[in-house]
Amino acid sequence: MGKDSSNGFFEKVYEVVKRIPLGKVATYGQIARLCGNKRMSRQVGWALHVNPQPFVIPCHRVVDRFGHLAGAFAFGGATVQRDLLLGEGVTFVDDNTVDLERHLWEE
DNA sequence: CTCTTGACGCACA
DNA sequence: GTGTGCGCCAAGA
Repeated sequence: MGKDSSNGFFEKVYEVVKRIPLGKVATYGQIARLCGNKRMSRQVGWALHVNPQPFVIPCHRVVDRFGHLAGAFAFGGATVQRDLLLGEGVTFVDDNTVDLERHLWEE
């Protein structure tokens, strides 16, 4: 059907992100690794930036490898992201840092 | 059409 | 242990 070959990687990112269990978080590098290339971490960020379905894709559970929240959150802001994570039971070690030791998603 | 930046991560000096 | 640059791809100006 159409030419989604170029978007293949993006869709893969969306599927992986949607698979993140509630109360857990994943890193860009980990998602990129699940997509085939761990170096595509940058593109993972782009994929969420173009986030076609904000509330369908829990991109608020995606953080960098240090657990820091994104500086450009599609939902409205990092503050909203933190609120959503707190609502799921996720703890923070800093105002903008998630406790990966406790909530890092392990497939 | 070309150049630069960008939700990152890692290898190398 | 620290500092710098590179890789990967896409979109915006």
